[in-house]
Amino acid sequence: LADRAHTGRARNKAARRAILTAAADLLGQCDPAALSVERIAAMAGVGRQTIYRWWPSKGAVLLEAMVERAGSELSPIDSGTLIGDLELFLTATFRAASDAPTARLLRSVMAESLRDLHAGEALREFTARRRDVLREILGRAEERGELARGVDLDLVIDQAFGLLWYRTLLGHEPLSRKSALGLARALVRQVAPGSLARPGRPEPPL
Amino acid sequence: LADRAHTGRARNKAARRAILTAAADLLGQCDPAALSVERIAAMAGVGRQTIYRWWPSKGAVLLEAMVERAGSELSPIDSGTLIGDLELFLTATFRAASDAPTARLLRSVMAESLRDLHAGEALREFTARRRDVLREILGRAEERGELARGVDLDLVIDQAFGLLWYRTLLGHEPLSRKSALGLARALVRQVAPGSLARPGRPEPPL
Amino acid sequence: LADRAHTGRARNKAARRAILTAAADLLGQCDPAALSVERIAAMAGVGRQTIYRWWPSKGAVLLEAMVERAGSELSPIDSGTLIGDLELFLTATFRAASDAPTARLLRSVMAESLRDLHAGEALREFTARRRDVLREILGRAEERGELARGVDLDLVIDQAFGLLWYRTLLGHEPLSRKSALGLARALVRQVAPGSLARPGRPEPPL
Amino acid sequence: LADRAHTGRARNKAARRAILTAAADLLGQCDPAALSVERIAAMAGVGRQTIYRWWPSKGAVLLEAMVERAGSELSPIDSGTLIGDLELFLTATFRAASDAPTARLLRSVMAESLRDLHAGEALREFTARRRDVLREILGRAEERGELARGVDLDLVIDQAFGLLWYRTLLGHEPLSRKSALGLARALVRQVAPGSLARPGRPEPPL
DNA sequence: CCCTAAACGAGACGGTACGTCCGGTCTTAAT
DNA sequence: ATTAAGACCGGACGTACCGTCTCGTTTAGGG
Repeated sequence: LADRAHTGRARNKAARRAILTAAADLLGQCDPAALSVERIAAMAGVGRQTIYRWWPSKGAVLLEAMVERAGSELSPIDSGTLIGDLELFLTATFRAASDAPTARLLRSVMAESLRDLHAGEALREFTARRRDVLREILGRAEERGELARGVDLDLVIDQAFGLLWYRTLLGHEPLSRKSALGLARALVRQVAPGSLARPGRPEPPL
Repeated sequence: LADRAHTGRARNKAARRAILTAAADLLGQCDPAALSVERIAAMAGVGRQTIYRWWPSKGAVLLEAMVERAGSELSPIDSGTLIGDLELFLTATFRAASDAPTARLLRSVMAESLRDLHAGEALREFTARRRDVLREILGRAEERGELARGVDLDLVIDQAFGLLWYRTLLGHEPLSRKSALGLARALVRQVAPGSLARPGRPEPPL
Repeated sequence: LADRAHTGRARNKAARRAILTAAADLLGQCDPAALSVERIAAMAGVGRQTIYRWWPSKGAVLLEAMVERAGSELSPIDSGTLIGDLELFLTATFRAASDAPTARLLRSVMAESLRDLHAGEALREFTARRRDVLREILGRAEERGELARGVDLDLVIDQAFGLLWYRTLLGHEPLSRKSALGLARALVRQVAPGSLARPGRPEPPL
Repeated sequence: LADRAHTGRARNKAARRAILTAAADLLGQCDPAALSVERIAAMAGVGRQTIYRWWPSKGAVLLEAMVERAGSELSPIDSGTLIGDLELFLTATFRAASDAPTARLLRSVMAESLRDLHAGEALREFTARRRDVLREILGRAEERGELARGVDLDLVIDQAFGLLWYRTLLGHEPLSRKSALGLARALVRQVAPGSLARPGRPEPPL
């Protein structure tokens, strides 16, 4: 390839990729205040206007970068039992979020979304999809009859993700594997207390 | 003699008050991006240097303002039962956090603490003290023998505050009274399942 | 290929003009301490950064403004005699410098050039060109054989401009037309004493 | 009224001395922009208010410091001839002004006097006294009958000091001994052309 | 010999301007 | 028509001084 003095029309996709990659890389770096459009553009080898042409604001770029990076880990989970699904999902999610660059990324993204409406909307959308995954897991348990009646599933879901974000944002406590397993069991106690008779294994619904 | 304890003009307490009040007022207003030191100084009728003289960064001012404002609502809770204490604490906390200006304040403070190390430290300190309140409630329940064994109290506590912050930061779901009560019950199910036999009333320990 | 001559938006000439005009206007106003970059930018309707982009310091702007304003009055002088040239040049120069806004401008420019290296260099350059005008006048007299031998022309020139600046900066004495004529005659007495036999008319060299 | 001549602590002469010394030292140092009251006070080991109590502005302090430092060199000159007096006075004056710290001091003082009214007035007063010295020299020559008629002495005096300041402020040419002697002779040519028949020695008035 | 008012070192105060950085928009030449 | 480069306006940043205003201490007279 090589040279390409500097300009040209047909760059579109490469530029888009470069921008998102640069944004994600910078998001994963330490300082959330050093996140300027200029820096992203420079790292991507792109004009600043090219960013503003496609995204409404800085936050929107960052969110899209984050979504792309985090969106890949969506592997369907179905162990056949609620506790199994929860353990799988939560340990995987906690492990991902406790990776240092990813944690920085999450913090930066939240910081951005609190300042920028576009980013806020995008983060809301992103988190909604994550909650859907958990809701589906709980839905399958319900179909199997595992769930007690009258459980507020939204409350359960927000406890899980709330704990994840709370610890990530504040950093007072790590997102350990142990806490993921503990959380899984705690949630089951709330929604399907009977299924924990033999811990780790669901009781047959009988 | 050793030394003069102090020389020079004393710190102006009125200025300090004016700064914190102005900071809290601006925190409660809508736009978290309009939170500039210049604006705080102007609203407080104070030179900008007077702020930088006493606080290491903008975030430190905001956090101190928030702590002052939020710190007053600490009323001791002791209903005699775990579920009662939790219901009291959580409904009060949720109600406070769902007040629109306070919610904006919390979001602004979190945004600031994600960018500024001083603010981060201060928010960590602030939230730690809030967790202590909840931990004390749980501790009293333990002394009464209400708690099941081997419960990870930190996990429980972080579920509660996590949910609070998660909903406040994202705004996808309100912090209703109903959810506070639901959360209280959910937490009790995790730590003291037996005590919910007759809902809202603890069973006699016997 | 070598290189692209230039990329990006071209420099806005209107902004440059507005900045220099604003600077010159402010220079001509009373207070030399009220000369801030902020004020210049505001009066020019320009961002502050646009000034810093093109000039290394405030003084450099002011000097360029002064040079532009003062540079226009360069009309060639050649009356055929030394005394005639000097009278023309000095009366014109003194008259210009005794104009109140111009005098303020000169004082401000000197003040700036004493604080700012860039401005100092520019003022040095500016004054050198003014001295050249006088030197040329004297040079023509020399070609005509009017000058006595062994005269230190630099000394003569600096007496003239020295007097001009000295009175302008201190303001103890006005730059009157009478003093311009007196100075012209005094200088001729130094360098070509014979040519004043009949005042105002050079004697034939013979 | 005249009641109570004075009460309270007397003015500290040591502080006054320290302030003027510090000011003069800083004036003689390179950077004229680094001349802050804070720095003077710190170097003098004095509170800032002690300066403002006794002088109306920074410039007034600097000027007084300069006057004190420069005022000592006033030794009466009387060689008996105009050219002799001028040579003595101008070589001494030029030598003093070409000393690097003194030249910096003069530049700083002029810079200050262009910004500060008090300093301006003080510098005007200072220079007036220096002109008086030269005027006295010329006055004695007049009494001896050396001077031609109709000479504008103010013009002559301002040529001399003008040249001194012009070269000091711009720095394009040094104040050499040679130029002092040349200037002495040039001035004599203006005011007493006959007295230079035998250079360096006045002709007997006959 | 004490009293008292002023001067002192220190330093906080409300301001103003500095020079830098970034956000989001507009313009240019090149392809 | 889109790109990379980059100038543009606006506005906040954190710093440096300005000149004023307390602080608590020190000290030179007058009583």
